[in-house]
Amino acid sequence: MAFSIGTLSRRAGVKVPTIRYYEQVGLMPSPPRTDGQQRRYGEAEVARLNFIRHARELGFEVDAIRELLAMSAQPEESCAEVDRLARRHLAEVEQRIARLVSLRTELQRMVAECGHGRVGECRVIQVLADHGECDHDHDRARSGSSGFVEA
Amino acid sequence: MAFSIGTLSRRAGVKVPTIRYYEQVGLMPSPPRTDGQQRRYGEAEVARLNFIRHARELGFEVDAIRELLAMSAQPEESCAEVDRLARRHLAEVEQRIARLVSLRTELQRMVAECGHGRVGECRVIQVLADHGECDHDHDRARSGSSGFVEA
DNA sequence: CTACAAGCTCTAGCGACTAGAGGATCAAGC
DNA sequence: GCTTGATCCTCTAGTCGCTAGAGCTTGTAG
Repeated sequence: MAFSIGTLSRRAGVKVPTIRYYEQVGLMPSPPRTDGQQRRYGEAEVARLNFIRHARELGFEVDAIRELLAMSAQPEESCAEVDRLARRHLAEVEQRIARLVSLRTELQRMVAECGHGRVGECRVIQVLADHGECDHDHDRARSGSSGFVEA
Repeated sequence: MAFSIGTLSRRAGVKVPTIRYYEQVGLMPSPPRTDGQQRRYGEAEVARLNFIRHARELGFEVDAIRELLAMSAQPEESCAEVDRLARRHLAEVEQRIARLVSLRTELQRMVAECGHGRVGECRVIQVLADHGECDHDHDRARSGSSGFVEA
């Protein structure tokens, strides 16, 4: 009935060190141990780890997943908080998409304009060197926090 | 003529510790120092730092920027390499966009289906708990390396 | 009962910074 | 010339979500 971390790893599709990491950061419980200190898991942990993996695949951060797990343990509560978390994450994803689409536009323009001649006349280099040549709005004004890509 | 790191910071829109970091990783040169060991810069460093900032804003990695800087110092060379770097980066950006768009679709579906009732019936929680409920292709098979978001 | 795969803990590394401690230096005003 | 205080210096450690490796112990199949 009880199985090892390797078996849990295979059954949930999460690497062994990652499971130990999740335990360390409080996403997974500290399971019972054998006399020789090896971890033993049950079906509940497979389900929990699948939940975590799925949430990570959808881009939720570890903090958010901790909250989602806590909420899913309270099935009688209103799911407004769950909804809020998911919507906030969706908004973040949409922001990143917008940001990346604008980067893509600028990159496309750069490579399209490159005449494949010498570096000296290369539009890619020119655009990078001279901020004014660029349509892109990666301003210095707006962004309080960094303004860099991080998308 | 020569100015301090704080002035360079203001003129290029890059924070002081970041400039020192760029020096450490070889993007910026080790500038001359005053008797008291303070860095002194000139106009060339403003231009270089602007180039770096702009490239970072477009999402180029530090390694790629190092190469771009080296190339821009050889204006007689063919710009084929520059072009290749830019195209590769563009392809990466496009991949990230595709990945995020697919995440967005799944998240939208999740929040749209949430009936705003109890956590016990919440679609968001259900989809996270049960992988089968999800259209999304965040496979376990294909991805050799992680398969997680990192977009 | 012996191999040896798989487990254990601990530390360090990734990328691109950011934050803070604790101290030195520079420029301006008096 | 002297003081003040903003700015500079170096160094270490932290961020996030893992991943890699060393060096040792345990579980299990034959």
